[in-house]
Amino acid sequence: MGSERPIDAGTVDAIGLEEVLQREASGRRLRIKLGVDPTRPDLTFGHMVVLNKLRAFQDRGHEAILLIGDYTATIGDPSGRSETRPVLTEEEIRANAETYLAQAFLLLDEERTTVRRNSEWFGGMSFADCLSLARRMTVARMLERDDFAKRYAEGTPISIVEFLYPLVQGYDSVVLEADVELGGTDQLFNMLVGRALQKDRGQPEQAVLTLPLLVGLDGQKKMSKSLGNYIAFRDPPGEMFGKIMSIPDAIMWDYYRLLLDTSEDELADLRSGHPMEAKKELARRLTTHFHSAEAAGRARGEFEQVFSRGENPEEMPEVSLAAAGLREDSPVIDLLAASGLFPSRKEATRLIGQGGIRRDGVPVSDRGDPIGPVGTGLVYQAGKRRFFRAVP
RNA sequence: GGUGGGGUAUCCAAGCGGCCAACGGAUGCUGACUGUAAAUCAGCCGAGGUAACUCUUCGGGGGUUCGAAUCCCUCCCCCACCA
Repeated sequence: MGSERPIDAGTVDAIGLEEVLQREASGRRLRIKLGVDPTRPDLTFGHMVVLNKLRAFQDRGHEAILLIGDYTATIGDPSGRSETRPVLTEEEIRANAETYLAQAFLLLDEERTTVRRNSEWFGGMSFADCLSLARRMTVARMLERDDFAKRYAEGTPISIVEFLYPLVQGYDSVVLEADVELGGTDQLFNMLVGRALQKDRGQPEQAVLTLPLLVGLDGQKKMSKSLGNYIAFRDPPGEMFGKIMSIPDAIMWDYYRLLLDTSEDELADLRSGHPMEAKKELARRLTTHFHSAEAAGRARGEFEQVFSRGENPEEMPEVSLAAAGLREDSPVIDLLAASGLFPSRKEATRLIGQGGIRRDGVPVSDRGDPIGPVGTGLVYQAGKRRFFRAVP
């Protein structure tokens, strides 16, 4: 699928692509670079946009190079504003890198993917090497970057290390002799630095392709792990399906386009129906992609059962009275606390006061009420989505 | 090196001796409406306690005071500007 489409389909910027296509025409197998920083254990739908494009290049017979920024992860990506970032240990980075790969191969052809880590070349680099690299860049040039310019103008701190980051990323391209680098639109500047460094070394310059940033669950900001508004490849089917259903209608068409390469014709068709149906279809397709058709079907069934019909889910955690040292006439608040679903007893008490706790579908009116006859299982519900079953 | 401005709850941001668990906003949560969408309305949003009330919190430590986030001392950290 998609191999008929032009290779720059869906890109925002496609710089230097012409020359690279000439290289392709001359029979060269292109080296396509995509870098990811293993700062968290999960790949998200945001990564899916660029991974899809990398896959498209693979399908054209080119070499996909997945660059794990295990060295860069210790520096910090400036593209995320001035956030203080946690310092990761080597073990964490290594572990993250491992899961990244497993997840990336859900979308890529593992056979035709080359995995590299930039600690290979930066690990042994001397300070002198670093300085000679830094010599290639000027402050003025660095300030051309939008977010740097903005932060400089408003007096927000910019670390020198952040200035180094684009150079580091650019140097990766030099080492890899990349023909093409892929990234989100926020990576444009960094990737252009790669071109500059390659030119400096007398290398053919890489083409730079940027892809739109996927908007996250909040419908406002880009999907990112640090903002917590993401859907992970590894989210279980039910959760993945549910998260997709919770995105604002307005952004679902972008999800179709960016994640599933859906044609405008088909989108028009989907738009003519009920938005909720279109979103369920989106959720079904994506869940199928990362899990299976069966899992997606079950997720959809459960979703409709719980949210459309207001029934109880098939599976929910159980809380044993005996294990918690409670009896059927113990105050319900103790059971809620024992469930571990609430941050504090106060929070659970508040929810009761707001009518947010239901026992067998009926709101609990007082925290002191008895738990009730447990029998084979008494279902408690908090809000719309938190359930547990009280058992003896 | 000099001058000035800062460090407050998840984030932003007021407060500048008692009325401060700390204005306001954002996020979040709950309820109503609904399509777990958006928009809107209402409430909640440190912890423990049925409650009265208590405990912990305003960069760290020490002090003044009946009483401090607010005053003093000291230490740590951040930022801008001028060199």
